[in-house]
Amino acid sequence: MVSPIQTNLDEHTAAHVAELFRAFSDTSRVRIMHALIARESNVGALAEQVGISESAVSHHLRGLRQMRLVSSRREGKEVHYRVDDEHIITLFNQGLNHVRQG
Amino acid sequence: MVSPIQTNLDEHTAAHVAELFRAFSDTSRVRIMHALIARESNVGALAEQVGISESAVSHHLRGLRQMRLVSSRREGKEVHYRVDDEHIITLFNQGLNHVRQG
DNA sequence: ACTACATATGAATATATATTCAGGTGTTTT
DNA sequence: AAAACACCTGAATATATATTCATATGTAGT
Repeated sequence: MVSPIQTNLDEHTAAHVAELFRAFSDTSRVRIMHALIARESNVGALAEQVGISESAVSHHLRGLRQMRLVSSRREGKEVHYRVDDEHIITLFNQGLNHVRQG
Repeated sequence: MVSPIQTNLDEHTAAHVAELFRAFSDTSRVRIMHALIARESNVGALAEQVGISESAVSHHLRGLRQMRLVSSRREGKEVHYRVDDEHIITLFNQGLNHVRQG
């Protein structure tokens, strides 16, 4: 399904791959991502669902936004976050499926 | 491509998903996984390729083995590691592709 | 302008993690 | 049985990270 021929992976690329996976390497972020894949949401709602402070959610979202894993749009006082990258959704769901299937 | 209906992700499942992605969240482990996906290898060879001590490689491999992301078989003095789970290979390569395509 | 609300930011802290070093275990050869 | 090789393990350390608290910024309504 993917490139068969492989050479040594350079440190720079490896670091970026690690960074990508690290985005999903925390329980709170996983729950945030899962919620956002289901539907667009704002900081307060996410904080309630995940069970951490709004500040903590905001910190996580900043990281996810900087990596372009989520996008945001302001609507009045609220800021709505969403996941619009299908590739990322697939990647995340594949991890989830792997866990669910044992 | 994956389950469309989604409810709140429970903390336990989220923790396991995070744990899975955390396995690929370190530069050295990414390089180890990449090498092992290309071909079966042993600790010494991996240490040389990745540029860390054999001890460090061994520590990483223990974690990966415990998560059943790699399997090992002894052959004389050497222990050969490999990645035999196609699902995991696909997951890893999808992360790599995402990075390579920017 | 003031208040209330939603989110963001920075500092502080506590916990996790990657690595190395020193020494230990298992295997082969002599 | 001793030496050499490959790997593993535990402790120590240094760095990264998640979270909270306090405070700041932005927005809407009065």
